[in-house]
Amino acid sequence: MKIYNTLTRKKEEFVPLEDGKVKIYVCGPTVYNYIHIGNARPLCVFDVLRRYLEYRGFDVTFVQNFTDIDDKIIIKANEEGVTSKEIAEKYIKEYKIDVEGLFVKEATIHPKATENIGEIIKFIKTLVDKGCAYESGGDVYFSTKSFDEYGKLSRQPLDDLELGARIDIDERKREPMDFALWKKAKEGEPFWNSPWSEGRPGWHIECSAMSRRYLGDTFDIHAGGQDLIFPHHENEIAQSECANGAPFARYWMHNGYINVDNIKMSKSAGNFFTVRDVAKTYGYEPIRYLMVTTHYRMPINYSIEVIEQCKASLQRIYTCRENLDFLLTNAKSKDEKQEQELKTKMAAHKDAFIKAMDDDLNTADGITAVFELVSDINRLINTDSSKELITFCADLLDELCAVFGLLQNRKKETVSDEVMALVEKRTKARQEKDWALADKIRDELYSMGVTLEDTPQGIKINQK
RNA sequence: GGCGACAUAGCCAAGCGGUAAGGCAAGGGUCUGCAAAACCCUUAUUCCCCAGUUCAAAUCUGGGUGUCGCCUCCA
Repeated sequence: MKIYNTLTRKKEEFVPLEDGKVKIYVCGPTVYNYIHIGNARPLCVFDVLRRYLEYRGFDVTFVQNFTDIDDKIIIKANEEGVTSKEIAEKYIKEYKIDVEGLFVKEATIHPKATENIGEIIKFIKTLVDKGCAYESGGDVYFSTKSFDEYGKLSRQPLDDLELGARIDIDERKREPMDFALWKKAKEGEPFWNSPWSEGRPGWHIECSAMSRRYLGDTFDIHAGGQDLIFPHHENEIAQSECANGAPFARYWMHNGYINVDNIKMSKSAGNFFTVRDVAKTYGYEPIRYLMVTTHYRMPINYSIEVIEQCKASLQRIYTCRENLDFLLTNAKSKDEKQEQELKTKMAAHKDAFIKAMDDDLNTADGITAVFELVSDINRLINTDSSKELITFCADLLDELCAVFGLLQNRKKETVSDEVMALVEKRTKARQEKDWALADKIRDELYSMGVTLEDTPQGIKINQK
């Protein structure tokens, strides 16, 4: 498999540190609000990465943190007159609802910053001892000048950064580009004891400390949004490589943004759609589909039209899958010889799928393979097919869709007696060629959310 | 000022030197009592523009144009 590595700006063959095992760290949310669909992109994309690696037989350890102490959380807590902890807990809960709706697998480990304060302090101590960080008025700052390779991920030369910097001149810092590892608490802010002051950790240090704790000094993949490249990921590299004296993440993957009217979606710009709201109208799955339909490094321009298209596209896959189930109930049980040929044809789509996904997770081509499989199924499968062939197709479709986390919402509802009675009444009317009555019953069922299809194999009942 | 991304049909979107995938939408047809679903056919002589390299360019090179992003919290 090839992965585009932001560190080298090239597609590289992915070789894990330890054979058959992959260690991944993805920056998680700061929990002070509902997530928007821009936040959902890395969640979905790197969940697909994880599922694909697992599909290819890797044992994946997936760590994603919660930033549950931060200026924004404190501000929100003050606004609402509750504690930071209450805000964090509330939005972790809401986050989990959305993530579950999106069928994102739960992380192997989901550490919280506030549960790793000791680890973080230990980490900062090491940096201070090594001369990479300094205390100043109760705060602790990382000295960017102490790390020669600072800027290697974002390819930003330090001097040029300072030239155009819009950062505040802070007298507590030696250099403008230095960043806080530990912040002394102001009046009324939550704090933990440390050798420097009563305070709280800075944002960047959390990820360095937690990734080391759960994945070690060096691990395979570190992922997140492109906006984290600088300064967040750059700072993580500086902290971790200074403290550990070992390379940090080996592959860096960054997803593109989701835009609205071509402008980046963000909470500060106010042009965002929450996952919750979009899901309310369209369901969660079209959001997930949207992420998969475009290559993860490309920008996506979100609009109502686009999400509606996603929903319609998804329906094609669902219909195919439901038709397979329906056909199964009418299938012949014997296997035809020519079916082996069909199976080979179907399986070729799996090869195309793997080829696409191996190429830096080309999900757009991957989903094309799924659609081509759907087309072949629609064309070749009918009531003369054997149970075995139909099952083979259904399993293959399920298998590929599962990597995307799609086709996970298939309902197995039973048809109510009321509906059944109406269907039977309509069948009788049709036998008597009383089309007016038959259509009236069909309309009635439609208003109940039930659509009927008269197929050569019998009546297919679809319930909404 | 520094660094970077993107531009392909009505919409979305692949393509990475060999003559434009796939999905949505639209139109026509087959099937159907009518539908639905499905299938078949149609919809970019051309990939922002201009040069260049090549037998061959959407793809490579150079130069433009437009849009966006990072350098401040941000996925």
